Amino acid sequence: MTDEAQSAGSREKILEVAEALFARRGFAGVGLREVAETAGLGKSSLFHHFRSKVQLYFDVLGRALGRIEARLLPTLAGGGEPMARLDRAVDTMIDSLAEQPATARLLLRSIFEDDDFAPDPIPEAEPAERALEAMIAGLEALLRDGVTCGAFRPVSARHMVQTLIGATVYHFASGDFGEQLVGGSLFSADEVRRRKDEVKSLLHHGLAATAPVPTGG
Amino acid sequence: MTDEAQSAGSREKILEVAEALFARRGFAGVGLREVAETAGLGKSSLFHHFRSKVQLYFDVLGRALGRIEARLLPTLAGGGEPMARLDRAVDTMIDSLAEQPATARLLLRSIFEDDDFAPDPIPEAEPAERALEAMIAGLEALLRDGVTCGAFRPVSARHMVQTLIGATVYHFASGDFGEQLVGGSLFSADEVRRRKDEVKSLLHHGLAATAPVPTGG
DNA sequence: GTCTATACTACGATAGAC
DNA sequence: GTCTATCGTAGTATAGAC
Repeated sequence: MTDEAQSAGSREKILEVAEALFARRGFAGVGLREVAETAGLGKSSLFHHFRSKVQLYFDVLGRALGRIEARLLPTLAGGGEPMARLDRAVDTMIDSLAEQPATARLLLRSIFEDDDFAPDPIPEAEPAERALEAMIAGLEALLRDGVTCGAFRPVSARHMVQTLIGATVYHFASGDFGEQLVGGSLFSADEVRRRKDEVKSLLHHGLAATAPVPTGG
Repeated sequence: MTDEAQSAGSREKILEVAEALFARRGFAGVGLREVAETAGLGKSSLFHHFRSKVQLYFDVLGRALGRIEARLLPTLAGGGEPMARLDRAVDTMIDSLAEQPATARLLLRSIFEDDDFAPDPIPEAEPAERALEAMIAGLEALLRDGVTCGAFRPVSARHMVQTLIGATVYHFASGDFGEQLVGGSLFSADEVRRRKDEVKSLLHHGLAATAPVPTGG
């Protein structure tokens, strides 16, 4: 094994460990000492792989977002009726979040912590931001298309995106609270399937244009 | 003004300042020095009012949850058809979150950070936890009642609670990201009304038992 | 590429003067 | 009730040996 391969191995290990820790305790709550030692290195060795803590954080975040983007964009690009495409998008989002339990919390935290770094634009954050924007734009376009072609009710695409994020990312980020609420692991195969069904059936009934409904508010 | 009144004034000021800071940067991201100086005191003076940082945090959290609980529980206790009661509950939740912009983020962060303190049970957290549990139990009961009496589709009450939290708390906690997405302040009167309408109409169409819908998954 | 040693700063918390 | 001073620890980051 060459030095190069060793370096890549260390880098990957650090990213793995840091992702779990940043997800669990947030940017400010994690020390580089803990990251390094959990990865099996001394504290100073981190700076050989990452210029700073901020760089490490956004590399972790960009990697996680990239994993989801690589699955969601092709799904969104596929054809079919709007509701079928939305079903596939929900399945893909939930699969992506459920397969790696740290991801949802990392993502949701990043939404809160981004404007904490606010002072400067932070160039390190750009890959992560572009991945996020691409996914949001794709979802918004799907919803907008569904509305304009008459498949969906005339909802606000942007508000529906927020609702979708809440129904997927928040749910899998809710940790102990969520597990106490649903009464078991959020990440078991049964519960993941259950979540998909609940979200999709809410959308089928709540978003489809065919529904009559008496209304009352 | 007596010493006692001065003390109460300082205590309130500290709680206010700390709520804004904990909401913006989380427990680990806030230093007591910054809290104290923003409140107009020296760092050490905080410890006269709060035994520790943990105590301050949970006092802040319990106060915020208590504010919402005091409005939501009476709303939930009111009579009427399940869908009308749910409408009122959504209005109350959104009003409570929208009137004080720090609240939603503080609450959502607390869901993540609670299992960060995990090692010990933390007695300071109990008032906050009881308020949260009371609200969740009330919402869950309302949804369960609606299902059993046939007003709602046979959804999982627990999953629907998660979806409701995502649609309300997450939305108003989404900060810069959410504002970029909806294209303006989340807290303007227009946007708050818009959010209420979008959430309630999704529930009217998606939760009501009357809906037919062809289904497809 | 990893290590030890170190610089500098900030942290939470306490002691004791006023 | 607020202050200054201080303790002990841990934070990010750098320098330089190996």
